Amino acid sequence: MTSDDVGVARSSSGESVLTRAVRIFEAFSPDDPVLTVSQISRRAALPLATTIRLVDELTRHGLLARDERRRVRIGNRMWELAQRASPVRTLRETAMQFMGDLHHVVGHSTQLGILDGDEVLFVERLVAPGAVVNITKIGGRLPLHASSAGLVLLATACSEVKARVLRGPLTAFTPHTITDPRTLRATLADVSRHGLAFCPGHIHPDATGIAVPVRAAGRVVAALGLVVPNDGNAWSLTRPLQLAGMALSRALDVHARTS
Amino acid sequence: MTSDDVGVARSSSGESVLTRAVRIFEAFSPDDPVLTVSQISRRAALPLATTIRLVDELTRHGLLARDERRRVRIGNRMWELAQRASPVRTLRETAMQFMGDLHHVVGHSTQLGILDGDEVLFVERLVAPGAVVNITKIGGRLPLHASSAGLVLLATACSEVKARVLRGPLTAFTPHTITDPRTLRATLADVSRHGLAFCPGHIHPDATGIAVPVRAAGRVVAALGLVVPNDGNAWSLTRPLQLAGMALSRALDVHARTS
DNA sequence: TACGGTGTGTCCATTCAATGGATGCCCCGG
DNA sequence: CCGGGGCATCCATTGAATGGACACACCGTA
Repeated sequence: MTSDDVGVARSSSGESVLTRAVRIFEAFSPDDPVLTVSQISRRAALPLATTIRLVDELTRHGLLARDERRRVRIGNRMWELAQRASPVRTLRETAMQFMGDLHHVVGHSTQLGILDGDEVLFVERLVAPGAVVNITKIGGRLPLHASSAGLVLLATACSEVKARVLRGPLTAFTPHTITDPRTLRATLADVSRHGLAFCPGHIHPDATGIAVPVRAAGRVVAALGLVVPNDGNAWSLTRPLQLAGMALSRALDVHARTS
Repeated sequence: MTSDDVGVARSSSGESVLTRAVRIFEAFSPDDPVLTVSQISRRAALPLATTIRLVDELTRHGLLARDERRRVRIGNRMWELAQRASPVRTLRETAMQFMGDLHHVVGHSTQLGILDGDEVLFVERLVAPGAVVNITKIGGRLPLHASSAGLVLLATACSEVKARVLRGPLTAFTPHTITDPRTLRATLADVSRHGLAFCPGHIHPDATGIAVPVRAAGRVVAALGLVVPNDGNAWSLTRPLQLAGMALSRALDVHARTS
C-alpha cells in the first residue's frame, strides 16, 4: 500500500459529473464573471486536471466560453437553453411592458420576483437612476420572510414552504425585519387579506419595499414590487402598484387563452 | 453470444454524460416547454432508463423541474445560473431602457441581437402590439446573411466567420434574401460604410428589417434593430434607430468605466 | 373483466468513461 | 538563473454510469 503505491489515480471522490459541472457554474458570480481554470478548480474544490477536462467539454458544448487569454466565462448557449423554454421567459416577456409603465409613472425601482425553493428569485428589475439603495439584482435572491415580494409569495405558498420558513431561522437585515414567527404569521394573514405587502426598512433602513401578487388563472405566480424611499409618501404608491399588478395578471390570462 | 446473453448492460454508446445532458435540454423548445420523460427519451435518442436517471439528477440540482403530473420543464436554477454571470446580462440590462425609448418613439418591434456561432442570437425584444409579422423570438436565432442584425454583425465579424458564411449555403427566406456571395460581400461593405443595414423583405415579404451596430469600447458587441412594415416610410426610421444605437453604445462605455 | 398501449420506475451485472497524480511546458518577476 | 503559478497532456486504475429486463399504474377499448 505504501511501498509501490506509484499508482496513478485512485479514482473519483464519489461525485457525479453533473454535480461537478454545476459546481463549476456556481463558481461564477456577478462580481467574478470571468475566471481562470485554476480559480474555478479552487472554488469548485476539484482537482485541476478534472477541472480542465470538464471546462473543455463544457466549452465544446458552448455552455462555457473562453476569451483570447483563455480565461473562462459563461457561454451564450447556456443562456439560450435556459431562456428557451423556461417559465421565466413568458412571464418576463409579458411583464416587461407593465413594469415599464409602472416604472415610468412612479419613478422608482420596479421588480418582479417568483418563488423558487424557499426564496424569492428576482427575474426582472428596472432601476431608477439615483434611486434608493437596492440590493436586489436580476437573478438575485432574497429570503421570503424579509422582503415584501417574499411575503406576498409566502402568503399564498403551499403549507410545506410556510411551515419550513416559520420553523427555520428568520435572519434579520435590520431591526425592522420580521424575526418572530407569530408576527410573521399575523403579517401573512394581513398580506393575504389586503393583497399587499408593505415593508418599511425590513431589508435596508432607508428603503421601503411594497409588493402585490401577480396571478395567472387565479393562482399567484409572481410578486410585483417597488423599492421606494423610506418616507411618508410610500403609501401613495400602493394604488398604482396594485393597478399594475392587476393589469399584468389580466394580460397573463389573455396570453394564456390565446396561445 | 446468442445463448446465454441474458447479460444486462453492454454499457454505454461512447458519449459523455454532459453531452447527454445537453441533448436533454435541447429536447425542449418554445413550442414544447413541458415534456414527459418518454418524450425526452425519444427526442434525445437516449434509453429510457438512462433518461430517467439523468432527469432525476438534473431535477435534484434544480436545472429541471417536475410538475404535479411528473412532467418535466426547465428549472429556474438553470435560468439563474445562466443569468448570473453571462455577458448577455449586463448588455440586456443597460440596453433595455434605450430599447424602451426607441420602441416608444417609433412604435414598432425593437430587438437586440449578438453574434453567437455563425448566427444572430436575439437577447431582447419588445413587440409592438399588432405589429408586422416578426419571426424573431427572445432566445431565437437567425442566419447572418438574411437578417439586418446579422449583416451588421457579419460586417464587423472576424475573417473566419465571414469566410464560412460566404462559403456556406446562403438559404433564401424570400426572393429578396441575399443568396449570392458577391452581392453579400458588396452589401457588407455598404453596411460597414454607412453603419446601417436595410433589409426590405429579406426575411418576410411584408417586413423590413433595419439594424445598426452597438459598440462597447469601440468594438461592435451587438446589433440593435427594428422590424417595420414594408412600405415607403421605413427609411424615416433609420435616424431614430441610429441615435438609439449611439446612445446605447455610450451608455455601455460609461457603464464599463464606472464598474 | 380482460387486454394492449403507454408512461414510469427499479434492479443489477457489466464496462468504459472519468479520474487525478505525475510530469513538463510556458511565462513572469526577482 | 531560479521559484512560483497557470496550463495542459499522459495513462494506469476503477467506480460511476449504463441499459436490457422486469414490474407497476393508468386509461380507453374490446
